[in-house]
Order: sequence, then structure tokens, then C-alpha cells
Amino acid sequence: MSCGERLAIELRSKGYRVTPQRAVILETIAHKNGHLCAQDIYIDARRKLPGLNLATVYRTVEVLHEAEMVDLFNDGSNPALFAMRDPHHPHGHLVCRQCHAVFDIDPSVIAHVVQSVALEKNFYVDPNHLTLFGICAACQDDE
Amino acid sequence: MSCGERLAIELRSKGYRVTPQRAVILETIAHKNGHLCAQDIYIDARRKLPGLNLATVYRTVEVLHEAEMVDLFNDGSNPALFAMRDPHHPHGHLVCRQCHAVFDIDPSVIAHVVQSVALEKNFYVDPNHLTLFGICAACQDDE
DNA sequence: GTCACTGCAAAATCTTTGCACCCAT
DNA sequence: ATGGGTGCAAAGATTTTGCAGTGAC
Repeated sequence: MSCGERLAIELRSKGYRVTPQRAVILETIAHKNGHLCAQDIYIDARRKLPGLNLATVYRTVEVLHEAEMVDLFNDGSNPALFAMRDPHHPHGHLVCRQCHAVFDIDPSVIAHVVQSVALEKNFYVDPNHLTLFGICAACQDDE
Repeated sequence: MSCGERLAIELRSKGYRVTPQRAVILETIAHKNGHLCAQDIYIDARRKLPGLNLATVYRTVEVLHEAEMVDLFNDGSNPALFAMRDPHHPHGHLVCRQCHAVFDIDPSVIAHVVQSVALEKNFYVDPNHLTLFGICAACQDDE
């Protein structure tokens, strides 16, 4: 069974209809490890499904996010970005405000943040694609 | 000396020109403790400076952000929000993805995050208006 | 067969830009 | 006086919505 089929089955098992559009968009997001905006998904998915509409991409990612299969976030400027959620390997981003480079945050640091906020405020911080802004090492040296 | 004058002087001391528009916008953001979008600032500042243009608001907040006097961030959906930076009392936000309520993060938790990321990645996390997303206590109980 | 989903087109929302004039320095 | 700042208008970018037809279940 292919990766795309598995995802489609997961989506159906959560009570959502699986249309060709949803299957292709899901596969597109899953296939790219990176983080895509609606346009990126649209351009890529259209190659497999030429009639696809951009509005459908927006409606689909909203559904996939509701189904907790896709995370949506942004890197400090539009457009919004989308990526597969990987519950077994949550990760976070450090975005440099100067050079806009993106680095990964160590899972242990994320776990600690999640835990301390939970203890203090009883607020569950979503560890998936948690994003922090600041200045990277290289840009710090430049000043 | 009023608060607005002090801010204007600070802006000038950083090498930026202080125009009536900039002074009024600065005062507007400083006066409201909350977090405003460009429209909010525009509507409010226009009462003191009727000819003010929305494009000027956008250009001004960009300048004020460059001058490190105003933070810009978003609450997970557009539009972008702006708020005065208070270097002596950095604070963060917890935004509930379900009910969209916003809670404050304790400065000690922020300090810890800043420190652990600095140690691990040599990346300086900006402690001002650091924003995390998740599910608040009330919404957790609802499920 | 039913009802959710889609394509299309249009609009709504948010933000940026070019240009001529103005004003803080 | 000069160069940066502003208003205006227009465009650009992103996202949402109404509606009629289609297809997953």
C-alpha cells in the first residue's frame, strides 16, 4: 500500500470523504518534506489533476488541518504555510528575523516548553511546527 | 514630559525623522495596551490627524519595528498585529486554536526558552511577544 | 439518492507601490 | 535646500464565498 493510500484511508477513517482532489493534495504535501503555501500545492497538484482549483486547495487544507493531518503556520510573513503533521517526530522552527533562515528546534527543548506551560497555565502547547522568531548565530556575529 | 514626547525623542535619537504622523501613530500604539492591527491604528490615529492615510500606517509601523520600538506578530490569522515593545517586561502569548482566547506567558518560562535555545543552537530567541499556539484549559475540558 | 465537495467567478481582505508634493532636519 | 515622508490612487497578493452541477458514500 502506497503512502498516499494510507493517508487517504486515515482521512476516511476520520469521517471525511476522500475525493481525487483531496487525495492528490494530501500526497503533494506528504511528498514534499518542505513547507508549502497554497500556491505551491496548487501548482504541483495540478500536474496530476489538471482541473484543480486554487479555492479547492484552500478548502482542502482547512479540512486536513481539522483532521489533524496537516499543520498550518507562517514564517512571519504571508502566505500561510502547510506541512504534514508527524506525531512521532514533532519539530519546531527558529526563524531569523534578519536573514529569514529557518532552523529546527530540538525536540527536547520543545518538550520542556510544552511541559512548563502545561504546569503553569494548564495550557496545552501544540508541539507541531512550533515557531519562534529571533536572530541566528551568523546574523548576531555581523553586528 | 509626556509619554508621547519621550517616544518621539527616542525615535529621533535613533536617526529617524519624527513627523506628526509618526508621533500620533506611536502614541496610539503606546496608549492602547492591547494589540492593534493596521486598521485599528488607522481609525484611532485619524481622530487626532484626520488626513492620515492607511498606507502611511503600514509604512510607519515598519519603521517603528525597524527602530525596535514596536513588535509585529500575528495571532494565527490575518491581519498582522502591532504592539509597543517593553524591554523591561517582555511577555508572550498563548493563543488557543479552538476559542482563540489569548493568555500571557510567564516571563520565567520565556527566559528559560530563550536560554535553552541559545545554549543549544546559538540562536537568540526574541522574548518580546513570543507566541505559542495550542489548546486552553477550558477547551481541553470540553472534549 | 443524498449531501458533501468542486469549479468557476467574483468579491473581500490585507498590504504594497509609483508618483508628485510637502516638510523635518 | 534636500532628501526623506506623505497622500492618493492603483495594483498586487492572499483568502473567502455564492452558486450550480457533480460524484463519494
